[in-house]
Order: sequence, then structure tokens, then C-alpha cells
Amino acid sequence: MDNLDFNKIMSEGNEYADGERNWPGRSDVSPAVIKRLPRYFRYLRELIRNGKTRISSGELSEIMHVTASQIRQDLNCFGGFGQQGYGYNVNYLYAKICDILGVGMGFCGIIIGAGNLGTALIKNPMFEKRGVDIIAMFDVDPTIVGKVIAGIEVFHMNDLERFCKNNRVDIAVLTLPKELAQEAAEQAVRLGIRGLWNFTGKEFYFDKDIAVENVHLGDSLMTLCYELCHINQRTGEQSDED
Amino acid sequence: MDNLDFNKIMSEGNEYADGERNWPGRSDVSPAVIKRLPRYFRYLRELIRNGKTRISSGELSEIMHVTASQIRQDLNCFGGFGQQGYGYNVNYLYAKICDILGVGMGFCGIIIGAGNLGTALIKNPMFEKRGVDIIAMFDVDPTIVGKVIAGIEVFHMNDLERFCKNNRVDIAVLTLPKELAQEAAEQAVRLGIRGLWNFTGKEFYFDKDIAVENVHLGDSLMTLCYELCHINQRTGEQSDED
DNA sequence: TAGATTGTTAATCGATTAACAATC
DNA sequence: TAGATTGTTAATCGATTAACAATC
Repeated sequence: MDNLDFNKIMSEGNEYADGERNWPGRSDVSPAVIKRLPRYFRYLRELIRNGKTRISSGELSEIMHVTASQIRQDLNCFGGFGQQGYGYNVNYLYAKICDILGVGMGFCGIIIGAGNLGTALIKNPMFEKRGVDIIAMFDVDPTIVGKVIAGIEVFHMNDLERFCKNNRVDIAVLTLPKELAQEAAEQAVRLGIRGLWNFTGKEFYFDKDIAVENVHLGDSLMTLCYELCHINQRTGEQSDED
Repeated sequence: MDNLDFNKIMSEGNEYADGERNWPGRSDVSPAVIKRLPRYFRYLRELIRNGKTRISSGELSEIMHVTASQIRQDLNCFGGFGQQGYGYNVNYLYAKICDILGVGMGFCGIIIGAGNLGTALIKNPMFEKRGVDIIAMFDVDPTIVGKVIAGIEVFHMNDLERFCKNNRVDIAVLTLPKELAQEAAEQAVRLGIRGLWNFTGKEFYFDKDIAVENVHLGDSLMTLCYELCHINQRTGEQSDED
């Protein structure tokens, strides 16, 4: 599972030691920890960009606004990545987090729904940065089908089955209208796709060999509104009749 | 704070009673509960659409795949919205959740960054459904400034200050490049905007009279990848060399 | 009244923080 | 060796679930 990049990183710092013990825990890590991993990924990436090679949990805790204790606990779910008296080697830790998160697994994805949101996503460098390769888009709108968006061809939904038989597809990004979501998701799963990145607002209840990650933008907006209401209450609602 | 819609809803069912006790708790409700409120909002909306007028916590728990206990606990953070032996009046409960979440507060927002994502958001009915009125977009790109997207004019960032002085702006949606995010956010706050809906990936640390809601799409994608890795491990990685 | 279902308290479970021995 | 900082256990805190008395 080590790749060239990883070997390169390994050779850069040699203050850490210890190697791999075999960690049994990996299987049942708490959801709270998992949700935090991508944040470590981002901050470590930033540290590397800034040329930092070594960091302690205390220093990282200040940058990330969390406790040092939490950082050590989180990382130790997956292995002993640090060294007493020294801290963590940034490149090594980053490589480990990448492994854990499956960056470099070469996952392939398709986008179902080539409307505004699907188009916005494909034009975002996000997929590339995280090692997910989007290989096709699908839609039913005849004015969209056949187009090439950001270098990716848009096929008709009727071609989905054929496409999935000829290509490995791990992830379907669902950016189609809510009403069509259930059917599209079921079809994707039937064709062997195991991961759904769901922007439709519809909720799915597949069994747990299907991974579904929901992005509810509306929910996020409402949480913001709730907070705003309460800030206004605290600071004395600057209402219109002042 | 009651509006016409609310009165209409109130008159439809009269099986509930009780009215308002004054709930002291409203101020410090746990984050876990708050994060769940928008989901109740969505499901209640759906129930109303289906003509359902009355529901018990048990029935709702089945639909939403959570425990009845949790539903009752959550709702009771804000008031006694149900009635023993009867359940909850759907319209009444929906109206209450709307009040709590600030739907109908008439929040006004602007979008800073009229690129693909900003454009995708403005074309989405989400804002309208949740009572947030987007009144302008801003950008620096001369090929975009001056355009009208989905009925909303795109101004130059230089006009932001003037605009905010002449209009009430509660929320800034940040869909501009990460490198420009910090400065734009600070400017928005300086101009009196209290709510930031942040898509930039940059993290802000304002004090708590500023509400920031982060949407980290990349984090969500990586969580999905993590889950996929573990499904593959469980079900026996269907690798290339099979 | 009897049946149903809430509101609320108590019990359990999980997640975070603190503390410190191990060790580099 | 002395100093620093991890890995890990124990203590605290918060969130969820279970149970049941109140009551419609």
C-alpha cells in the first residue's frame, strides 16, 4: 500500500522510530474520531506547505483549537505515530492519515446530475486533491447530454449500466433532483457502486455495506439561522423600529 | 412573531392545548440537539405535504430512524409541544420548529464569490424555502461583475461597503477562493454582518457574537472514502488482480 | 373510566479531558 | 542524565436511552 510519495516522505525525517505494531482497533473507531480525521489531513497538509517537519500535540492543539489530549487520543486509535520527548514527524503523520482515509486508493467516481451543482463540483480541485478520479457524468436532459464539462463527458442515464460494467466505479455523486434520487441511488447500488455522496436531500436506508455520506446544505443554513437568532437575542436584536 | 401562516396553521387543529409556558431553557440547548432540528423541519414539512395532521413520537421515530425517547427529549428542550395520550399536532409542531430555527425572521444574505459554486447555490430553491432572502452577489472578476444571475445582480467587491450601509445584511455566503476568504470575512464582519456561511475551506476564529457555519465538502468526501475502505476490508476488497 | 402517549427523571453509554508513568 | 512529550489509564462530562408517573 506504500507508494512512491510515501517512500519519499519516509526518507526525509528519521527521528521517529517504532515502525508498525499491528493495531487491532482499526475496525471499530468511534464516529466522532472519524469525523475529525479530514481536519487533521487539512492542517497537516498546510504545515507541510509551510515547511514544518516536526510538531508536538501541544503545538498542534493551539493551531487547531482543540485539546492536546484529544489529538493524542485520536491518533492513538490508529497507531503510535509519535515519539516520546520528540513529538510527531509531520510528513510521516500526514502519510499515515492519508492511508487511513484512503487517499491514494485510486477510487473512481461518477457524477449523476450535471446541473449547476454537479458542474460546480467537477470544476473544483477537491476530487483531485483527495485522490478521487471522476471519470464520467450522467444526466437525462438532452441539452446537456453529450457535452464535455471540465474535460468530463456527460452521458445519458440510459448508458449508466453499460458504463458501470466496463469501468470500475466506487462512488456516485448524487446531484440530481430529489424526486429522482431514490431510483438513481438504487440503480447505482444494483450496479455495484458502494459509495454514495448524496446532495439530493433525500435520505437513504441501505444496509451497512453501502457507504452513504449526506450533504444537507439546507440543514447547515438553518443551523446558521438558529445561531443568528440567538446572537440577536443576546446582543439586543437590532430591529427595524429602532 | 406569529405570522399569517402560523395563525392559519393554529386554526387547523385544536386538539392540543396547554399554550406557552415560559421556557427558561431556550438559551443553552446542547449542540447535538440543535444540529438535529433542521431534520425535524424537513420531516415535518414532508408529513404536512402528505396530509398528516397528527403524529406520535413512536411513529415519527420509525420514519426518522431514531428513538422515540430522543424525539421527546429534543422537543422538550424548547417546550411542551405535544399532548399526553394524543401525540403531536403536525402543523403546530412544524410552526414551532420554524420559530425556533428563525424561518420567517426575514434574514437577508449576500453571496461573495459568483463562481460556479455561488451560482449553483443561488439557483437552488433552498434559500427561498428557508426564508433567507439573497439580495446581491459580489465578485472581483470583471467578466462577471455587472451580470445578473437568477435575477440577482453581481456587484464589484468595492461596492460591498456601500451596499451594506444601505441594506440590512445578516448573512454572507462565502464562495470565493480560500486565499481571499480571510480578508472578505473580516470585511463582512466589520460591516456588521453577523452570520457567515463558509464554503471556502478556510477556518475563522471570531468571538462568539459572530455565527460561522462551515461547509467542508472535502471533509465529507474523505469521510466517505474512509467508510469505503472499511467496507472493502470487510467484504473482501474486490481488487484488480482477481 | 381505560388506553395512549407525553414530559421528565434516572440509568447507561460514549466522548472528552486530565493526569502521569513510560520512554525517547 | 535531564527535559520533553508521547501513549494510556482514570476521572469527568455530555448525550442517549429506558422507564414510568402524570395526564389528556
